[in-house]
Amino acid sequence: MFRIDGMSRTPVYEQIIEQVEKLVSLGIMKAGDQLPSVRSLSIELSVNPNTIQKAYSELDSRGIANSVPGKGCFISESAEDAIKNAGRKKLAILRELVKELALSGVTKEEIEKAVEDGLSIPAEN
Amino acid sequence: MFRIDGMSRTPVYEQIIEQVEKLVSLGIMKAGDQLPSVRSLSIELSVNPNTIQKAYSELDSRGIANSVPGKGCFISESAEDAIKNAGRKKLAILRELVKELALSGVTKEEIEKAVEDGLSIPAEN
DNA sequence: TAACTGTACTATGTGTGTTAGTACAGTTAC
DNA sequence: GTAACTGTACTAACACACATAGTACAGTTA
Repeated sequence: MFRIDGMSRTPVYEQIIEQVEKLVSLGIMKAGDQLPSVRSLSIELSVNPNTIQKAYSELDSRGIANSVPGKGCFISESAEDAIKNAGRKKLAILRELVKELALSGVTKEEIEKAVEDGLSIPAEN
Repeated sequence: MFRIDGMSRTPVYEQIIEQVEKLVSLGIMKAGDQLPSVRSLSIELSVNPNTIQKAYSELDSRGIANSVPGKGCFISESAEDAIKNAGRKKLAILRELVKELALSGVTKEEIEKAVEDGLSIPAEN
């Protein structure tokens, strides 16, 4: 269900967060669905339980999942909204990136082409 | 000439690199222009000389500047091309970001609006 | 020669990410 | 009630990157 890239500079706990968000965005996981337990996922990914816990507690504070002691960690009702709102905040990053590329000499056409590609090609990972 | 944001999570040496690139992109600095010496800039920015050296050696390896022992650090002839080519490689990042935003539920219109803003509004910093 | 330039090196401190191990409390099924 | 699960909390240790501190050496220039 999850896959970790040990060579990536992205922290393991963030990779897990991103993958949970992606699963929710794709509709593969929905509100109420239970995530793997801290211990089982740590074994499956050959990662320390603390790292999984960090990911889950972060998902909790972002309103994407709810951790219930004794029961498990579940996708929250507000998950989709939380992810969408987080996405809106990233629009500022997008704006800055476009500005930076334009400044560096990349043409408007090249930029618009990349955006078009991103909008049309469905995510594969 | 340079300004460092100590609160930023971006490493100081990277902030310097970015600002040199921006100065070149804006045409404020051109091939052959000399950058401040490692020592003088370290004093001006209240930063360790090693940090400046790291920035300069990185600019060197990126083909944006040439460090000449005993003389100084100068903007290279290939600076503009190097920056533009680096920008082109970032188009892939742009594509992935757009893909991620679209997946998270941000509408096509919101994305295109942000891109338009980035293309129209000139950089201010 | 003096004063500048970049470069190289070791040592140290700090923050973050991760691992390791232990312990405690709530939930569920037998 | 007990066993086996769940999340949570804590300390200790390690690795790595960023940055500082200080020293030293070699090339350039006036």
